[in-house]
Amino acid sequence: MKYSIQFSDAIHIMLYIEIYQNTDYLSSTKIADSVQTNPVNVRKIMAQLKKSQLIQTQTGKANPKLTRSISQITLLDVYQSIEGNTNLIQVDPKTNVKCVVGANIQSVLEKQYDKLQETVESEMAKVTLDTLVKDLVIAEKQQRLDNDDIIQRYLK
Amino acid sequence: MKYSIQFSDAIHIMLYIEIYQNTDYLSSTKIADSVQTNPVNVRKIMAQLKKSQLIQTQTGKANPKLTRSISQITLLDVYQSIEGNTNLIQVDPKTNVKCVVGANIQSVLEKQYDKLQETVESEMAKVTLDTLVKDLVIAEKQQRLDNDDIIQRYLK
DNA sequence: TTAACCTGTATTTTTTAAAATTACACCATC
DNA sequence: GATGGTGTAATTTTAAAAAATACAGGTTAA
Repeated sequence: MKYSIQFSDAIHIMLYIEIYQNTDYLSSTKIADSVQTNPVNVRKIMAQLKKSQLIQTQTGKANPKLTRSISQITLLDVYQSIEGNTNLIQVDPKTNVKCVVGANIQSVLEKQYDKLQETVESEMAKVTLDTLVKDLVIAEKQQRLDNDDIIQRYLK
Repeated sequence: MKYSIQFSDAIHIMLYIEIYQNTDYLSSTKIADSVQTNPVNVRKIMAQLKKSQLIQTQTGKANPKLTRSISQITLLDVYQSIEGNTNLIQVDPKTNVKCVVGANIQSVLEKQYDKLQETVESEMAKVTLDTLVKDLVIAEKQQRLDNDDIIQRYLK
């Protein structure tokens, strides 16, 4: 089985929309080029972000917008938009109910995984996207690429 | 997301070895029947648990043993045995370095995911396998199957 | 001492969820 | 009305996990 990196891609898209606001680099094709995926996948992730009211879009117009400021959006908002209430750790759903272990392990583990999920989600709730943007421009500055305008915009 | 069923199966196997100790139900075939997987997979997981010194095994003998008591083994021990230091949440490794976002998002997210991993691992370290065994026999008791001996052994 | 049963591990095949592709109705802008 | 875009359904491709196959060699008991 392949594992999903949609969560990471969704964060990528959110930051991209913030940083490239008011430019003509906001089509799903341009975004897909940054994420290195295909435009349909970008639109699918954005459809999900829209449903969760994290972004606004308009059919036919390449101009998505965040619905609130990056200081008001957390990693948890994005996680729940993409993953719903799916836990990071999953039980094995097909254990043998004829065995005392197989019959009960699922509920036992589910309970533990729910608890672990709570702790990780409460940490996610503490991280806002403006922190990520700031970290991103600091990383960019250290590499000295040609984005002084963006660096200056967020580095204060 | 990393759908790690192996982690759940590894915990299953650990609890199984504890509960069925001193019986002749400890071959990889019997364990596989409880987990509902194949014996080779069980032996592969057990090879990993052995490498981490969580269990002892002997070639040719169907008699695996835990190396320490279940009160001395945590979920983190099992997690690290199976997953090493792989984070639960993964970055997208193929973002476009020609874009300011694509170039820096990986390191920015990696840092956040490392932090989330730390919090979830510190929670895992608090959960010992004896808690799981106890939860398991409580669940079994509520369902009233035919395992009074096992229930009595751990329910005190 | 040999037959039955087991482990450990390498290799190959199958499975399956994710991602990519294809397709297309319809919107926006020039 | 041509060009370029969104939204979404349907199909195909993909790659990682799991299963299956194979086999060398350990263990036990008749």
